[in-house]
Amino acid sequence: MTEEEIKQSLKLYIVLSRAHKVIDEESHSFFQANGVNPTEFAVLELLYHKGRQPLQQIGSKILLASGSITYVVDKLEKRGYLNRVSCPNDRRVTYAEISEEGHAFMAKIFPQHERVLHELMGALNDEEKEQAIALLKKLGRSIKDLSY
Amino acid sequence: MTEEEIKQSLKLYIVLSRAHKVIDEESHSFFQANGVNPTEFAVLELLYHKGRQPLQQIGSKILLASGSITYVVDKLEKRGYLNRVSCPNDRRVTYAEISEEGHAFMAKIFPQHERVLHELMGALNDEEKEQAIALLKKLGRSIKDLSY
DNA sequence: TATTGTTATACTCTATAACTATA
DNA sequence: TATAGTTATAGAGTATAACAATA
Repeated sequence: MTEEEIKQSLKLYIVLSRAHKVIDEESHSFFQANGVNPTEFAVLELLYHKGRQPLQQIGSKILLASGSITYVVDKLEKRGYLNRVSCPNDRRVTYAEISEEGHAFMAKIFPQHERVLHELMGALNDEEKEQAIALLKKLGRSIKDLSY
Repeated sequence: MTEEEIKQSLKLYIVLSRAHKVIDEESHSFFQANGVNPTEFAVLELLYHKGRQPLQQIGSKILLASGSITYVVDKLEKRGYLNRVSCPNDRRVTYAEISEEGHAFMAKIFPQHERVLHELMGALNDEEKEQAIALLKKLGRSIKDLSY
């Protein structure tokens, strides 16, 4: 392990962080312009694409404590984007289900979100994107394995 | 612009976010184990590598409002990692300067931080890292240009 | 007038712990 | 006993605005 190699890894960290940061800022302001924060968007996206979910499971997927889930779901429910639906089989369980209004909201903004991202990624051509995807996938996976 | 291409960009966004997230979590817990948060580390690193800085400039480099800089610098000063030094030429200005203790702290943990990152990046060989660096640099730069 | 830094204040997000109701 | 969700509370981190000192 040479000095040179360590510096290279640091460099990779820096460019990765910067790229992520600028993308994140852009999508953050896109979300903000649409009145949701990234956590709320993540919850809505989950419900939009995977159907209704027990609150508990939303928490484990988005990595939020149960009290925090109540808070986020409360906000989205007040805004009319989802409904709480009790589970008939297990009366302890409450589902969150996207409402018509929430569905319409996501049907409108999700494609926009995709398009924003696509534009942001415009500096890379198809082949470069494939390369980047392969490299980052490899990286992300190995780190996840390391940390468990 | 085909459906296919948009999905590819979304995919790139997802793998980039995931890779960043796992790296961030690892370095976050490294920082935490050393009693600082990422913002504090960023301030210390700036002072450690670039020398003393007017508080205002720290704010603009780390992207924090002036009130928030006071808060962060207060914490680091209380911990003995930096000192406030008034500027003799312009008495409105206060520099933050890393202390001996802060310097010793950074001299100890910065190389460790580099090594942690290097280990995390271990899934990629030198050539792959070069590719990833080139692609991410291109991406980050173009987005920054877009957003200004 | 403009700028630097501080103070006071408020807000958002998250976590924790105690609780209720079910299982 | 264990689990799902709620409530109450606290904390970290940030932003904003009003301010004092200085330019």
